[in-house]
Amino acid sequence: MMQIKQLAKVTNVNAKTIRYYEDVGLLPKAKRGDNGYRYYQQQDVSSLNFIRRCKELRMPLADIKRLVSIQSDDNAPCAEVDALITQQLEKIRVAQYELQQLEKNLQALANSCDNHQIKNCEILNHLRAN
Amino acid sequence: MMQIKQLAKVTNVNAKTIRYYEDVGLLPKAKRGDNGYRYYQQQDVSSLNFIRRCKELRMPLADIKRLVSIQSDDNAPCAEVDALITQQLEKIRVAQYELQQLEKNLQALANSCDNHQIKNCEILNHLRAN
DNA sequence: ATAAACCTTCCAGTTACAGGAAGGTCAAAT
DNA sequence: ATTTGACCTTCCTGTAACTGGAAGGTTTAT
Repeated sequence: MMQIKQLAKVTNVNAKTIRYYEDVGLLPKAKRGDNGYRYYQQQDVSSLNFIRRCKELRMPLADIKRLVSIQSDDNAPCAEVDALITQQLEKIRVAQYELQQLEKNLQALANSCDNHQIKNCEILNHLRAN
Repeated sequence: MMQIKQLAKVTNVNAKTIRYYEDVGLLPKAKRGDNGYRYYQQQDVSSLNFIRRCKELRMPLADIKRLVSIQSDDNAPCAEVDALITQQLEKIRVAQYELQQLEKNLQALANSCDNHQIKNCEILNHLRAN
């Protein structure tokens, strides 16, 4: 039995964030003491770790929510899990490609700067180009 | 002289977004007709194109605002422009590195799926791992 | 008795817009 | 002359995923 701050500490998730996850239904309603305080157990540590791991994969909360709920049905086919991961991978790859192009452009811009006055600034000139 | 929708069309920036840019001071207050309508000229097309180009480099609006205001002083040193671009480049590189790691992890996860039942799902197992 | 360190709920702010409501204006067709 | 459609205006709300703060209750220690 621990309070929210303790759970926050062991999971490395902010207490505010834990309450937020409860609000949006990503975590089940916490058990409350007579004083109204939330109390947690080992199970909640696992739940939060699961969420944290998904977050590290940059999954949107909506997707994590799906994963959480899918887990409650032992016999559900794992196809949707697979799909969510694959979609995430696809998103990441698209983002990677975009960043590559971006890096090229920025690199070129950065190199064009010769540190003179604004009126001759090549960076600004490039940005202004028609 | 054009109305907002026309400006939106030629710059490929949503009319809502143009009003928003004016609200936050990224664009100067537009001239108004007697009816209260905003009217724009060629200069505004250039301004919006400048902003659009910065956006393509994923610069935050705050940084773009700096670039816009720096341009009003012809004799300002171009060091800050240089700095903003360099910082942006640095951010992009960090993001790239993160995405690389992410892709590895997701790829490994995706490969671990063998499409059986949830209770044996390797993906979920990995995500649950302590 | 009181202070420190918790806890609670509720509200606002963040970023960069997009959507929609309610209402005014203008040009063209009827 | 009026009505229709396409504009325009402002204001409010919602998005994602929190974070910070206010106002107030509880517990523990001194």
